[in-house]
Amino acid sequence: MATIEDVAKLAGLSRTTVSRVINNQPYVTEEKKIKINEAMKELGYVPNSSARRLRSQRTETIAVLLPRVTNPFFGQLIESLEQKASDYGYQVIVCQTHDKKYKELDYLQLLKTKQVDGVIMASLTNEWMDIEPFLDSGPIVLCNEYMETQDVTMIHIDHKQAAYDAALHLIEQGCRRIAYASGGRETYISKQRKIGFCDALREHNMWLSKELEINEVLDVGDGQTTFQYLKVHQPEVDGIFTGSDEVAAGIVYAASKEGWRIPEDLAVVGFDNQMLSLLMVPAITTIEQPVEQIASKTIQVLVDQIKNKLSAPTQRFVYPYELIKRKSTDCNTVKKTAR
Amino acid sequence: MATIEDVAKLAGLSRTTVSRVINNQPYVTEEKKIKINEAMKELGYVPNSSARRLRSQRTETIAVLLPRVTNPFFGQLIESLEQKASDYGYQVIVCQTHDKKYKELDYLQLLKTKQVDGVIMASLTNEWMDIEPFLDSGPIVLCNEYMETQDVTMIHIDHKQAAYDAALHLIEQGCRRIAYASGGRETYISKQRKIGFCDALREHNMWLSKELEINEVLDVGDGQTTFQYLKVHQPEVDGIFTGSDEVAAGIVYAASKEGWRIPEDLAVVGFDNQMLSLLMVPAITTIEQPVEQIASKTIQVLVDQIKNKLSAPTQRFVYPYELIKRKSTDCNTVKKTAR
DNA sequence: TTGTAGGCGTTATCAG
DNA sequence: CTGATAACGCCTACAA
Repeated sequence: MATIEDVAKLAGLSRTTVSRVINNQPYVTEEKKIKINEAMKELGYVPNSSARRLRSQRTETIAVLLPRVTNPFFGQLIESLEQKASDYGYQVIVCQTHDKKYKELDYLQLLKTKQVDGVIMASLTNEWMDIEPFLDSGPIVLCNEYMETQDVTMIHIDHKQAAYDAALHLIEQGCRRIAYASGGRETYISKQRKIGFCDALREHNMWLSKELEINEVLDVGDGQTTFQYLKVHQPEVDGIFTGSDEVAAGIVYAASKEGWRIPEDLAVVGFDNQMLSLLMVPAITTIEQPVEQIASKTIQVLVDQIKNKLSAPTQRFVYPYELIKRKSTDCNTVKKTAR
Repeated sequence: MATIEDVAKLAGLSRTTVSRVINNQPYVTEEKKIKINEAMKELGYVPNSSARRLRSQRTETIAVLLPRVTNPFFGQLIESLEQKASDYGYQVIVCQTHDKKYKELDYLQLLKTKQVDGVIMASLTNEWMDIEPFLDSGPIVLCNEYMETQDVTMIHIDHKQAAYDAALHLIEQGCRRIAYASGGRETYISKQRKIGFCDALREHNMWLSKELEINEVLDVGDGQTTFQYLKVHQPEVDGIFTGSDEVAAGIVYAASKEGWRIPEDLAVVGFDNQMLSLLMVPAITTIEQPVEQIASKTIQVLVDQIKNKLSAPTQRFVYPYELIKRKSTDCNTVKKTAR
């Protein structure tokens, strides 16, 4: 492995000058610059990044914490984050927490040990008081997740209002016994959704009964299980709001298999507007998040915080979402005809 | 930021001794060990990873090159890779090439600049002669992709045979004009699939006509477009093999919308056995790859190569796949009744 | 069992 | 414009 020293020797110049050329600094004769470039090429020299990191105290790397990449929403998110980061010259380390508190904290160590310049948290299962200390080691930005605190910049949509809209839509479609299936994590975001959902119900003299609230529902399989539960224990259910399109798809799949009609017998709303929600038969009503914009802003903010070490004022960026109405809630027909 | 020096001072000992404690090395009195641990805690000391990297010449990081995370197959792959790598104490950097040769080469620089200890290529669009030089900088393993060369370890299924099986299945179902939709990249793997596909046809006195071969078909949208093309220009088509479940789903979606019956009017085969293929109506016949096993072996091999710097003999690991037959090719009924 | 000292490859400072 | 020289923080012979 050729080092800067080797290049210097070969070019008959000093390390300093070589370094200047590498970093495009001024004050180097064109002539010597050429000589150095030749030497570098001849030796196949590439600067050693570990040494650079040590010297410059920067890693040009960002950690992205998220539950799992296989959830298409996070897949989309990391695709955009990586791309945007790459544009800024940053690399991205994937950190799957699988909703485990200890994994989340383990990965935050990357910040402490200076393996990354900043962290994006799209997974947030710990209490804020356990996260906060890490702010001393470098910038953290919340993406999609959010909370009450003012200590950190957050980029997200208004999940409470989104859930409210979805619930309202189900009510307007004639649903009267609406179930609520949420992801497992007791995060702020899922609490917000539940509040919005319940608000809409309350305004129409309804409420979410314990039996219609199902937790820890994360993927297609869980959706199928959820339907089986409802079918057996809550056959009167006529609508359901879910935390993700995968869950919604699982429900639609299982329900159809059992001869229930969607939406006549059961109206279903998903979340995230994944391709899947469009492809299902019937297509699933869902909430669209502007993933790319969110990702873009997240990187922009984080990179900015990394560069301007002065703790900039934290901000909150709330992006608009859209309720996309599809067949799975299109109840023009009479609800609940003989099943 | 506290350094090892600070800890040493506070504990009244030398850097060496502190280093020994950090790295769990023997020859330290229990008493001093305790003292040092206390000092570390008091200072909130964590070893600086850049310095460690420089000193040890290891980064404990692996780069994974793949086309895009949003393709669910690669999503699954990276989920498993990251998890497995994490078990071995390695981090994973995501590198999306978007099938661009230059991006692939850019990311390979990570190996040269010692930012990673090894590279997993699940994307391979460059010629091997352009990749090979990078082997001097560190180990590379091909995952899912493969070629003729013997210079590198490869982990994959037999794509040629898989495509053969799929084609044969379509033929057995009575298809006589079978289209072939492949991903865009002119990779070895897609060439293999095409060979297998054509072999099956030839053995039954058929062949792939230019008009039935569609390239650059990558996602659901492309699948829809493909169907539109076939409908207009090749209405006699009665079966299609696709390179991915997303494409297959797009075709099924578009075809159903246009009133074509699947599989009676058009039998469809996907690839990868993503959840999507099961959820579609009708469910899509597909090829299942043992992603987790592939990922697991890939990490194992790469880590092994990283540790045993001696160039171990390269190997080829071929895993079994499975043709999963579903409704989209279940042509027991007469083919091509009035459309 | 503990400490000393040198160097991993770069870059920043300062003097020429 | 160019070049010594000193860090960055850690590990590891080697010596004690």
